Amino acid sequence: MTAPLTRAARHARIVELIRDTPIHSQTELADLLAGDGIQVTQATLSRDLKELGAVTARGGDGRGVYLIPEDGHRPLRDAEGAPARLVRLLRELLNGVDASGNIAVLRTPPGAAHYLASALDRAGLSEIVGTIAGDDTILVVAREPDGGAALGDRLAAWARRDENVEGSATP
Amino acid sequence: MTAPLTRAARHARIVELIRDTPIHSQTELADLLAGDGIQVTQATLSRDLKELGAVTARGGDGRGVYLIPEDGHRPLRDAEGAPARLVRLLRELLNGVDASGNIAVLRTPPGAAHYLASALDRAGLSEIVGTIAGDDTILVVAREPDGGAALGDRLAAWARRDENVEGSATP
DNA sequence: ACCTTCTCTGCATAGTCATGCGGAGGTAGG
DNA sequence: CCTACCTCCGCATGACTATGCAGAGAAGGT
Repeated sequence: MTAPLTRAARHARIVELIRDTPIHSQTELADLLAGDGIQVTQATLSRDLKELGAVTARGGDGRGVYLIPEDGHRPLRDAEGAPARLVRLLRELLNGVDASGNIAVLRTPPGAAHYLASALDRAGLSEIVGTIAGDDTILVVAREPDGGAALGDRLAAWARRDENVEGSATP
Repeated sequence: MTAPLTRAARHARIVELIRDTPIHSQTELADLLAGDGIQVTQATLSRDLKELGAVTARGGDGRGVYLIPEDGHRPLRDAEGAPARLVRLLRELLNGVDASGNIAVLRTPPGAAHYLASALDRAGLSEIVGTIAGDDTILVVAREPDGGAALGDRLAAWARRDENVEGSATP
C-alpha cells in the first residue's frame, strides 16, 4: 500500500458519502471528496467504486444513484436451475476460490453471493451439502471431510471453460 | 400503447435474459434480443432498463453486470438516522406519493424502498406508526385514522424543499 | 545501498449509457 | 373523415464510466 492511511480513509469516506448523500456521478463524488480535502480523479473513483462493490440503481429522477450493498443483500433471486446456467453464472460471477477442510470459499461481486449460491443449491450437485452466502462470499460445504479444495477447483474449472456441463449430480 | 404485445413481450424477455445470462452492456442485450427476433436499438434498451429498474453491479470481471431486483431486496441498509438526511433521501428517492385512510404509499426507484423506509423509521416521526417496504413501494402507516394523505403530503413537501428540517418527532 | 517488484494513481482515450428531437402509428372527439 | 393528442421508438449526440499506459513511492531481497 502506497498510502495506507489516505486510501483507507478515502474508501471509508466514500462509503459514508454514498450512504448519506445520493451520488449520481463519479465527478460529483470527486467534488464532495474535495470538500473533505481528499483530492482524487474520476479514474481513481471508478476503481474505488468497483472495489467497494458499489451498485448503480436506475431511479426515477433520470440518472442512476450509487448504492453500496452491505450485508445479506442479494439484488437478484433465482427462479429455476439448470447446470448450463450454473456454468454461465460461475464464469461471470466467480471472482475467486479458496478452501479449507470441507469448506470451499467462493468470492463473487458484491451482492451477487446469494444469487450464485442459489444457483449452486439448485444445481443439485451431490458433493455439495449446502451453501451459506453473505454479500460477496459463499461458503460451500463439501460432503467429504477434505473435499473443499477439490470442490473449489472443480467450480473454478467450470468457471474457466465454456463447455463440460455435466448432468447434475453424478456421484 | 402502440405495440402492446411487442413492448410487453420485449420487457418480459429482457427480464428473462438478464436472469439467465450475465449481460454487460445494452448493446450485448440488443444482440441477444435480435436472436429472439426482437430488434431494438440501444436507446430503447436504456429506457427499458430504467423502467424495469435494472441495477448495475460492479463485479470482478471488470464491467458491470445487469441485475433486476425482485422482491424484498434492498441494496442498502441504514446505519444511523438524521432528519436532514431523511430530507435528502426523500428528495432523491421519492418518486410518487399516494394515500388511503391511514396509509401513505410512497414510490421509490426499484430496490430503494427498504433504504428509504429504514430512514423513515429512524427519523422517529411520531406521526408514523410503522413502515412496510417492498421493492419500490413503501406503505407508511400514519397514527391518525385519516392521516395518510396528510403524512404523504408532508413527506412530498420535504422532498420538494431543501430546508425545513424539523427536529425529529414534534407531535 | 541498489535493484526488483509491487501497489497506487493520473492522464488520455475508448467504451458505454442517457436524452432531446422528430416521426410513425394509434385513439378519441368533432 | 379529419384533427388533436398521446405513446413509443430511432437517430444523433452529449454525458458518464472504464481502462491501457506510464510514473511515483514503498517493501524486501541481495
